[in-house]
Amino acid sequence: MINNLLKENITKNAPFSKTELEEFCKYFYFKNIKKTEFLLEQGEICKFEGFVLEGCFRIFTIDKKGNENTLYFAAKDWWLMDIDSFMNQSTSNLNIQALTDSKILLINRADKLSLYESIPAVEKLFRVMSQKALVAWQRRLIRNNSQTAKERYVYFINNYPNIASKINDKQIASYLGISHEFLSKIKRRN
Amino acid sequence: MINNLLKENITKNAPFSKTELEEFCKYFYFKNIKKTEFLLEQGEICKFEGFVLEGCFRIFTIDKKGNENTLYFAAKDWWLMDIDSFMNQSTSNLNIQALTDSKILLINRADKLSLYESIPAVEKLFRVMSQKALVAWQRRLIRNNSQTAKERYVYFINNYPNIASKINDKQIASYLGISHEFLSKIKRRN
DNA sequence: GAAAAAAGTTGAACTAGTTCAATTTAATAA
DNA sequence: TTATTAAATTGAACTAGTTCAACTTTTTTC
Repeated sequence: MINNLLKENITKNAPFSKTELEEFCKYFYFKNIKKTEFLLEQGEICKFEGFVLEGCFRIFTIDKKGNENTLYFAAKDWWLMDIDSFMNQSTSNLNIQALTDSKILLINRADKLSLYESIPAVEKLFRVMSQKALVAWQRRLIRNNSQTAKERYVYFINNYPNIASKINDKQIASYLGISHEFLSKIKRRN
Repeated sequence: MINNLLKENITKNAPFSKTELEEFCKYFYFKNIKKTEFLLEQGEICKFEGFVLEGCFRIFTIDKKGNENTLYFAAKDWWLMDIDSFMNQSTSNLNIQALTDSKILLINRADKLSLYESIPAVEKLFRVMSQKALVAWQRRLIRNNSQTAKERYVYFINNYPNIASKINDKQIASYLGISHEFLSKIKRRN
């Protein structure tokens, strides 16, 4: 089954009955995305949520000064969307771009919203996932403010080896919040 | 009624029936907290979630170098906890300290967890609140990485005037991720 | 209301990280 | 395979923000 990975991910986070799981999963549709292709671009409105089956995506913004700022990467078994644009139906400041040829399952906003109502376990699923994500953001803020660029780089490499191996240094630098030149210098002086 | 504020906050985020609301709210207990008192200290395990009725709290960590790092402030109508410690029942890295004499409603972890099961609207409430919080964290990361300290300071003052008025510059600096000396210099050169 | 403690200010020396520009290396496309 | 484009490296000059220390002002405590 193509969406076994999705089903495992779901049941890891919330208790779904077999029928609930089937009902929920049937709203997801498969999409192939080629390297460098965009799933969402700054200025659009996000009307989907995605679950990565294969490949890797980068979720980033480009600020007024033209600097790229990476919010996060989404590899296999990760969820992705612009939650700000999705919730408020405001124009997105984010770009979601495939860094490698990728396979993804998508669910439309309207479907997701109605599933919150029809399947209570869906509420629990996203409540739990959102709270886990909050923990991650909180930890990241602490790291950003208390560690040097070098320490953050080492942390990233050690904790996300499967992502780190798929992306280039410019992208890592934009995630760490430093220039790619400085990242190059950091790596030098080991 | 003492917890009108809580009830308004809840119904703003999720549809509760009158009886659900009463049932949920009766698990909250009131607590007075004096200025400088701690609701949680680094090393403890967080077993509660709180809702601020009056006053102001600071949620911060002290890193190895001894620097204070403020995650957020919680004033009237805000929720507060260490979600990391609460979820994982791990020892907390955070301190939650009252910055002024405060009044707060607390709910115990065990009660909250069982209410997720007994009242489905509670799932929705915290799903929605968590997602809104995620949006806020995402926006803050972008600001932190794309704006100067001065810009972040101005943003904070303009967007959280009721908090800014209750706290001192050392605390603002630790929220902005800069030294208090530098904040002082920023304010000077207007 | 005086004494003590904490917060805020200022300057000088410093450092982590940036910017720009030139060069090399690697990846992509025709 | 070669030509082209993008990524990575390096150095030099720079800047945003830190650190430390001394001093002033405000707040707290007894």
